[in-house]
Amino acid sequence: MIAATQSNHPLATVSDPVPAVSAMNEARARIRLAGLRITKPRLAIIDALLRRHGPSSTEHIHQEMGARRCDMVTVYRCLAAFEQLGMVRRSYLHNGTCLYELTLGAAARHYHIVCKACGSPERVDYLPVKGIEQLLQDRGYTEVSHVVEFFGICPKCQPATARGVSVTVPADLRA
Amino acid sequence: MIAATQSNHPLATVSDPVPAVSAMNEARARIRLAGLRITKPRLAIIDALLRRHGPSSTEHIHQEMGARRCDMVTVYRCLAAFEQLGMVRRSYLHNGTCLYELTLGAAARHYHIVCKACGSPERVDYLPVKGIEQLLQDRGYTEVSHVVEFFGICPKCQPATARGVSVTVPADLRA
DNA sequence: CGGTAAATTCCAAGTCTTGCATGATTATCA
DNA sequence: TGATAATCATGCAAGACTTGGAATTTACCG
Repeated sequence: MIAATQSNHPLATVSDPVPAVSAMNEARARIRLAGLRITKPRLAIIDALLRRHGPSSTEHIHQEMGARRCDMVTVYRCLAAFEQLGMVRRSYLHNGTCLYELTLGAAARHYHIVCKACGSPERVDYLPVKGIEQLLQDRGYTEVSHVVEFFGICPKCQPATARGVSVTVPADLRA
Repeated sequence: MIAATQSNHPLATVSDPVPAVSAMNEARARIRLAGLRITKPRLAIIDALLRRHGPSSTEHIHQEMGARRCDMVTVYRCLAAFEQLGMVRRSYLHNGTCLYELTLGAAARHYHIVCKACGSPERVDYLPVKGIEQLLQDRGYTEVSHVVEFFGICPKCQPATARGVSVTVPADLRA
């Protein structure tokens, strides 16, 4: 699929949930447990995600890999694999682009509101979806999952968009 | 954006909300009211959506336009415009592809559960999201909207996927 | 250390998005 | 009502992102 047109969006760095070392060990364990192999690109991708502490674009991950950089195709495939393992969760941007976020530790499910102007995500703690999933299982569905995304114009971007000014993003925040 | 890789998914035809004629008139009025122009491609797209009575893929819409067919680019642009007017709502499939659905008349907001195997959507009536949107507005966000999608394996597809059989879709249901 | 199978890479195709020039629609005016 | 001008919409071409396949490389097990 062509997942979405990509504009690069700056990302807000959010709070730190788990010490990086144990998180990395947990990641290795989960990969191994699933019968997958621990490879340099995979470790580098997890490392990049850990350093960001929040949703990252594929591009950002790729750049963040530095010397251990691998093919873009590998990034996509690894993230897809991680997602199936439940190690990574996707957020969808308003334009269809995706961001990826590690879900290690006992991190509770949370959602994001993404600014339609600058693309920065912010956490939304909110949970009343579990009941619906149960209801759907009662309907006969299995492997039930869901996607919830909120979109809006964040306070910072409001004067700008109101004046019709295009919001430009500092280059160092991109990807 | 590259919205998503596209696999074509069959679509369930759902119930009929509004008489087609008045719906078409309402659509024309809303386009005109927004200061946009009424063109042949736009009318053909709305017509295709009306005939489907449910979420449609861009491909399906394009094929359904028949003699009045226009460029695919136009379909994308028109749907994007309609979405901004609130005349059309997007559903996201599990693979990132989108389906578009008309929201005319007094049609209440509803959601979908999409089968990860065969792609057919089914309605989910469910509403407790309004409170969150209010909360986000109190946080300073404007133009708040949201996306909610549920995914799972529908009852019909379960024996098939359990046996590892790939689910093939009749050609006449495609696009 | 060698063998097996998975993972990565490169190449290619497919889909969606954006820029620019052309064509169509709407409003204005006679 | 009919013609003209302004502006929006469309079509085409180019560009970007994502996915699939085949061959090579790498990780893991004995």
